[in-house]
Amino acid sequence: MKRPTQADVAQLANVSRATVSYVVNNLHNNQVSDETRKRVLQAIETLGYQPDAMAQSLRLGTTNTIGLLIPDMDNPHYWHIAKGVEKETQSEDYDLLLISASLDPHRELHGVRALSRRRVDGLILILSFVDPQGSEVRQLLKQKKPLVVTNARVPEPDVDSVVINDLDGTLEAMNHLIALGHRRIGFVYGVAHQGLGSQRLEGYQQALRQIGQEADKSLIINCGTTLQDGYEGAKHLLNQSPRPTALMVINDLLAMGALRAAADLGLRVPQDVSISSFDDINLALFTNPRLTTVSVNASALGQSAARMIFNRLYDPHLPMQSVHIESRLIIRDSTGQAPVTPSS
Amino acid sequence: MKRPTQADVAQLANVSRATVSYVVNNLHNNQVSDETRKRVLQAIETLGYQPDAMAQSLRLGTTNTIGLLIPDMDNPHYWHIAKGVEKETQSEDYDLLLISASLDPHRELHGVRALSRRRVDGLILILSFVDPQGSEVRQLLKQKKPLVVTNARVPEPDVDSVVINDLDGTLEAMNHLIALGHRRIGFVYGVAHQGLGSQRLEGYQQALRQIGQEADKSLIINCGTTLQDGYEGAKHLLNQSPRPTALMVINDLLAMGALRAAADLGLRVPQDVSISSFDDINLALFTNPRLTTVSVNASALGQSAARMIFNRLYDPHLPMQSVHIESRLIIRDSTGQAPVTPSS
DNA sequence: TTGAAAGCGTTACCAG
DNA sequence: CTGGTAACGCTTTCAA
Repeated sequence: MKRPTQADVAQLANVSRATVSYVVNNLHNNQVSDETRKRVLQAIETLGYQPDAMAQSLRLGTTNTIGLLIPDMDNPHYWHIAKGVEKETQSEDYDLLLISASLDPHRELHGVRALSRRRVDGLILILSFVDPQGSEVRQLLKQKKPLVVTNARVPEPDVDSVVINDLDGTLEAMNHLIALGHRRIGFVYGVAHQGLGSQRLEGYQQALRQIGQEADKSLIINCGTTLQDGYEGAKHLLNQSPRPTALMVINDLLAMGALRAAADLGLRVPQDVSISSFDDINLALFTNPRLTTVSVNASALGQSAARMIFNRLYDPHLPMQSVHIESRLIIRDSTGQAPVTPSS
Repeated sequence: MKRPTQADVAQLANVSRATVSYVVNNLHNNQVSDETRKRVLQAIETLGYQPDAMAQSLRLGTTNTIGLLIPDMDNPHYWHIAKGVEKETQSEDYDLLLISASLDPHRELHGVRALSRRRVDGLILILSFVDPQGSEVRQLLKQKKPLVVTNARVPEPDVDSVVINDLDGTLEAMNHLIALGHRRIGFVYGVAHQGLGSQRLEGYQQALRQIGQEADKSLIINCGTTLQDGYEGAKHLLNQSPRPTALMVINDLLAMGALRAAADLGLRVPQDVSISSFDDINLALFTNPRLTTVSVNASALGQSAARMIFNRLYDPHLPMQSVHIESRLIIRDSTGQAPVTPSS
């Protein structure tokens, strides 16, 4: 059974296709008599007619869709961002086309391309690999489509962006640990590729330098991005001797793995080892112990990004913007005084 | 700067629009000479031409998009399902249009409608409120679009569906608890609306009946679906006296809240109270203690659903199917012997 | 108050 | 091998 078109409705109601369009869209400049309107509505009802969004898009040049490219679907952090985006799109009655790069450079590029082919009305790119200065992204800009990028290495001058100020939060967290007496601090650096989250690493090293430490390579473990990776990375670090008394973990997800690793090694958190991380996903408040973490408010990030899209949609001449999302340390129960007798 | 169309390319390359189409789509029944092909490719390159997906969709009647309606974006369970769907769509080179019902009946209905207007090539509906027998869904069926529903109250006869066999898993979990000596078992029933997850509740009650217990209303707490709800629900139950010695929690997310609640009440899990739940989200393996849970493999669920969509897409005459996802108990560390001296 | 028709950017059929 | 052209289903201007 073919789906009914405007023409079918028109025929059944004995009017022209145009008239159907008028009643469907409640055109007020073009009044339709109550009588015909009723007939048309009736026909629509019996046929179960729904306007075809594709045809509308083609005609109007608009899709009512926002495209969102995220690096990975396995990390709650990105879910939170997506959630924020969705919240905003929902309230504007836009739909969400979600593409995950699956932490793969090829797929990421593919995603950018797919999104641009699809004529989404705006897109939000959370980039890990693709260069925002590269030709792919430039293409998009030329089309004058609202575009927001993030995770960009630098705030780009000629594209809207939302940048996370990781550095301050990281320094705050490190100073917190240092103030608690920690001197041997490990870093679980689980990222999809080198350079990502570099600000967090940078903050870690910078804080150490301030207390006269040179970054000790062996205290930085470079691992993957899954829970299991976090678990193993932390375990590796905690098995060193002398054992680090504190761990900075690149994100909460991995930190949950780290928590588990500590437990499995019979180490109490925070008595034996302190753990601090990033993101403040909502789970961080419910772990055992609750996580001390640098709060990034991913959902707000997503929402801001979406907000920027709509703002530009409604007023294309807006100057380029760069929204900064501040991070701040949330001290909970996973960090405490450094143990007085550092385990040899 | 307007985006270039086929016509622009044709003009620049001095060929007809048709020819451009031929080289773009690599038509082999209609050979293009190497010379012209090169010219066209060149033009495409300099113009940065990309076929317009909307126009293609209109023409081909196909969108290369699978629509997915999930109940909520705050629950990792649905992310896992989405992840499974995405995995499959990705390998088929389809995109994913994601709509969240936000646990709201209106939005859910709205979502179903949006998806159907959008001419997605197939859709997966995880329904909480909308009746799969209702007119909305029937409409969709008439259009002969591949459609998979789940969370349906009953396996529907004339629509593809994937149903989770919750009952067996629940009974398994309950029997596990009973075998450990638990007799006073609470149930944290955090659902968006009554009737949802009823199989889990049913299994709980059935198992109790088998040991001659009538369901004690006060042991069933009806709460919301957030972590916080799980936390509070569990706390409420654990504050009763006599205190339940075990808790069944409707899903892992809420169980993480419950774990936290137990910790905050100074109760050790599993020594003082056992906690068991459902879903087996990947975090369940990393909580402290690790969760005993009825594994549902949400990702597989999503993948199966997507698989069914594609199967039907490729062969529309396939008989209606209903894939059953089995559940089974995974025993970890959050359940143990009932305390010998039940706290009065 | 209603209708005819142009056009959005494609693809695919049929001629040349 | 290449080009003309008719759809696809809709909105919107212009006329009646």
